[in-house]
Amino acid sequence: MASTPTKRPKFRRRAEARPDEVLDAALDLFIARGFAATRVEDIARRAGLSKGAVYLYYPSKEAILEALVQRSILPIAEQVAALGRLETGDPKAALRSLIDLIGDGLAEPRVAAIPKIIVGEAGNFPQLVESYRRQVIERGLGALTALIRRGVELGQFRPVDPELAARNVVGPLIAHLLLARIFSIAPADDPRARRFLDSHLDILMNGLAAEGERKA
Amino acid sequence: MASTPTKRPKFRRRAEARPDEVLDAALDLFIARGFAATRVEDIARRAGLSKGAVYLYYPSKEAILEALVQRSILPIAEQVAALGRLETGDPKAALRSLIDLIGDGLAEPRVAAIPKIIVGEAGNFPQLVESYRRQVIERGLGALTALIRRGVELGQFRPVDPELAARNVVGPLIAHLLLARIFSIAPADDPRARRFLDSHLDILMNGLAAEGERKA
Amino acid sequence: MASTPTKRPKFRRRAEARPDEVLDAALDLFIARGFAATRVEDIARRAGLSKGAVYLYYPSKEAILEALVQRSILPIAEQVAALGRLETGDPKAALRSLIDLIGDGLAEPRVAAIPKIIVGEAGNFPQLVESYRRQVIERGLGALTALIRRGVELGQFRPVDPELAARNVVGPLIAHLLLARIFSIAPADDPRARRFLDSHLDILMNGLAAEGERKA
Amino acid sequence: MASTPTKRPKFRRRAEARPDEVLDAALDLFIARGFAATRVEDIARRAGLSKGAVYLYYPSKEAILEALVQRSILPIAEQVAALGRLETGDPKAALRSLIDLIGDGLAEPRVAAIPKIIVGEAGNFPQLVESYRRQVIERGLGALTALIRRGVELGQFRPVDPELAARNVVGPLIAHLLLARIFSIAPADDPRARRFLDSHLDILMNGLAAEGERKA
DNA sequence: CATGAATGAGGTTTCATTCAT
DNA sequence: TATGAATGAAACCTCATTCAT
Repeated sequence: MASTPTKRPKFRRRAEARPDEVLDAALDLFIARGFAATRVEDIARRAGLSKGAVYLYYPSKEAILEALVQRSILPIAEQVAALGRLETGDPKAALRSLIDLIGDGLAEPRVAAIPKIIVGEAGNFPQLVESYRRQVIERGLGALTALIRRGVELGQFRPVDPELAARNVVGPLIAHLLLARIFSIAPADDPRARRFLDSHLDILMNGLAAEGERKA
Repeated sequence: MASTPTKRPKFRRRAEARPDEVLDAALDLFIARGFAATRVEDIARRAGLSKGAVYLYYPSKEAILEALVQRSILPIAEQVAALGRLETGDPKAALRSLIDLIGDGLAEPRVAAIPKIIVGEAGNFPQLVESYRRQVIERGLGALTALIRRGVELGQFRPVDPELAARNVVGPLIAHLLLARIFSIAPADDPRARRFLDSHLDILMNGLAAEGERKA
Repeated sequence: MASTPTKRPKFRRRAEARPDEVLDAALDLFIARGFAATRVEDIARRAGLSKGAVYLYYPSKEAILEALVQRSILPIAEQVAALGRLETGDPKAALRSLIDLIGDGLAEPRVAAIPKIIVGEAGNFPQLVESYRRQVIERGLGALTALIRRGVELGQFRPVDPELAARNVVGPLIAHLLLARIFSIAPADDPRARRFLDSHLDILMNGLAAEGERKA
Repeated sequence: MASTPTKRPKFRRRAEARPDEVLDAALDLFIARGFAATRVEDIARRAGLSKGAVYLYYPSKEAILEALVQRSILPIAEQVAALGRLETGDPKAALRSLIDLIGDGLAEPRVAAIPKIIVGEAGNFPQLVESYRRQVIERGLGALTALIRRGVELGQFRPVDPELAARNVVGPLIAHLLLARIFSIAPADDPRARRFLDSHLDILMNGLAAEGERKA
């Protein structure tokens, strides 16, 4: 592509990456303007092809959204698998790594943006919400709940309700994700993002820890 | 319905409530389908008047959205004023009342829905975001931060960063608000909503409290 | 309309005739260019309204075609009823009036054009064909067959197969209808149209009539 | 299929039949869906080649239609020539053979479909209609008219108007052709198709025949 | 010769907004 | 005030045609 300095070829053949490029472009625009306010032609232009070409890869605008969500679910599923492995170790350490893990994931804009889009389009595409709920939310919260339950059973955590506590753990992270950018609470690469995670961990650990387990 | 002329008169002269009814209708639909996917005609029908009449009260669809956000800001401003008053009391008790207050506010669907809409339309209406940020987010977080700072200064809270801790306080509440309904995590009138607040308070208080201040 | 010499009003309210005007315009264009090659905008312009207004009356282009066919079926149903009444009289006279009747009907361009359109779109809209077949073709041929059968039974006609003979009766009329205009075989108001009917009747009567019944 | 290299070789060098295969495919689809609703890609697929390859043989979709009509005109021209030869014989026998001939021709779907297509596209391609009219309709009707005129002059037929009578002769055949399949009046391989021709001949001969010439 | 990815004009349909009544 | 028919600017999507390979 960049290797032909002569001129930009009108036709580019068999670019295997095309479908992904379309999704990337669509993601940027869906984030910026929402699904309904994004025109297919804009997606096309940003992906570097024509309006019609988009339809070679996806049969409709809605299909683009669906593919987008599916694509984002895959890496998360892997993270959830990783979560499973964490369960066997020390709950406290596991929780710490977990929050780091989520923090890193949510820092990835291409992954983090999806929930925001789903929140906006929930009413129009219920099946999207449902598949995200089943594959991400439920599995993620499930793993986290199990982890906390073990901590309670081992006496490392106070006798909290694991299900509800799990929401207290991820809540600030998700809220930060959804709102930080929008309300300019913190820019993406703010060093305070790191400090926010630390603060969260600090309060959480102290709030969960059983009497004798507390750090000074 | 039309047979009971008392309750809902067909001709209502100078119905002062009309603009508000339009906003109510718009709110319901914006939540359900998003701003772009909601037709002015639908708003009109739901508000019980004609398409044209909507334009007697609001010059454009966008103006309806703006009025909606403005209307939701007012009661929140009052809550924030109430927050100010709390600052003079015992920080711990104040924090407890505050979370109750927020919990109650967020349980009010007409108020709670606004942030969700703003999240969805942030890209298209930046001035909306900005005004919400200035009048709600900043003031709310500001008051909460001040409250925590006083708790730290008084030695009731551990030496946390008040600004960041404030986010830890509201984060789960906001996340719950934004996601619970969408992902069917909890139905609107779930008694667990109460227990969720309790759990949050419990962990928070233990996480924030200074050594000697902890409850058993 | 023509009574306001000042200027053509931009908005015309509640013109009850609008839907019919749309059908008239569509009919003209479907005849001239076929269904697929006719743009909704052309229909609108010819009907004297805007593209969007067409959709106030019909939900889709296909619905226009369906309405068109339905509208043309009504008067034909009445003619078929009239056919039923003819059955009680003298078969020969009845056949004569019948051919006149059909001839008149087919001379009405708005009615006669429908079969031509159906022939062209048969593959794309099978349900259209089916409803036309049931309501027009079957009933028409049925009445005609009954009439001929009676003629045979009364000894006025030779012992022909009534079903097949019915096709011999209407065949030339339909062929004339479908082809005459297209192939410029005869202009619409050609006096020869009358003579064509006469010739048809003449040959037919002689071909059907039993020995003794023939005219010189 | 691909495993038998004999029957349908994947690479067929200089396939002279290609253009004809394209026409065959196009004909099938034009009949089924009409010209406008048929995509070039569908024609290509049905003809067993790629979309681009179609354009190696025909410069445009319209050119395919034109070639189709031209191709169908050729054999008909020969039949018309045969008609000319019939003129010298006994008019009655000639008429009988003629109707058989036409009946056979019209039974050939690839030939019979053309008029149906022309009827549908008459408005969009007048030059197509014109060339068909000149080469098929006019010559065919001309020959038939001449044949009937001779019959009248020889006293075998009653003194009918030869031009109009010619239309009475072909009318039912054409009507049958255009409508039978569409309206399921008679399936393609119905044995009654033969009987329909017989009935037509029977009525026609009796209707045309002069007094003394009539069969019992 | 042959392919099929790519283009882009153009068609159907939607909907915010206007305005005669 | 209130109505809702009417407008017209897009938006989505299709498909005839081109052209690099």
